[in-house]
Amino acid sequence: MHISKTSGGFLILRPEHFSLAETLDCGQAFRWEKLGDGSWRGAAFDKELILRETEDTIFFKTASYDDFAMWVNYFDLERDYGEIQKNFSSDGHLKKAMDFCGGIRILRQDTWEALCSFIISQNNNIPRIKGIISRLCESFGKKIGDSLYSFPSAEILAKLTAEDLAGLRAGFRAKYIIDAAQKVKSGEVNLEKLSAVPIEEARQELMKIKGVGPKVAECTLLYGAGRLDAFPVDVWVKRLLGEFYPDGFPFEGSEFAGIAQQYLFHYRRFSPEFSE
DNA sequence: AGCCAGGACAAGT
DNA sequence: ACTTGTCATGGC
Repeated sequence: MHISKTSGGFLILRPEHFSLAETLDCGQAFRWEKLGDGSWRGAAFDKELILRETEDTIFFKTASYDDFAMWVNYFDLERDYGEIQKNFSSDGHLKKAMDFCGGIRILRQDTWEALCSFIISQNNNIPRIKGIISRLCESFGKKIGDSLYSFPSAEILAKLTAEDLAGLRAGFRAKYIIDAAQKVKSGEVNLEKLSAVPIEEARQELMKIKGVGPKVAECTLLYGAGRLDAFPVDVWVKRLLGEFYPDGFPFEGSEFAGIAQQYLFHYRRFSPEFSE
């Protein structure tokens, strides 16, 4: 990766198979917003970032090299997506999906934030998920920028009750958030081990939490624990599996099945090819 | 007005 | 083990 330090931050040549817009707006993270000038603003791991993409560069507006390195990890820029896509392209549907949205990368988000976010996502729509998470951060996070707040820790939320979250308008999900916070804080649920144990064990660990079923657990593993073998099946993926792969998904259980899932999900959901 | 939204739970077969 | 009603909230 080619890196150059500029006055305001760090500039890299755009890696192949990477689109900022596709990555930040594909339903895996809920706290990034596109600004009027086309740049993106968001936060992760208690830090604010503004970044911008052009035809062949990505600019990270941060003075600290350590922070820049953290964001490189967040965007998983060291991984060779070309090699992964080469493998998938033997399949016709995945080939078309990658033509449509091959710039998506799976972010390496904070585990707790991903867990909480996908608890909130259940039986919900993306604009409302974003609103609830925004109010959660504003109400209980730390101020880290101009009208920008960190994601509140499990320790902070474990001290609260579901009634304290009423202002979020999260509905029946509020009690699930509190249960998750308490079990993570107490150590009953150990988020550290999710990336190290067999995936079935990781699923069971997360499903100790009320409100965490197979789908939320799988999303937490994929987006928040670096488990690229995790394969979330929501209503869209269930539908597309039936339509595209009546005889079975060829990459089921494979090392990078979760990446294929994200391409197919976004393709089936947003490609004009499927608009009725 | 009723249906749906990146589901999970509890109570029924 | 599979099926069904219910759960808050808001946009369409």
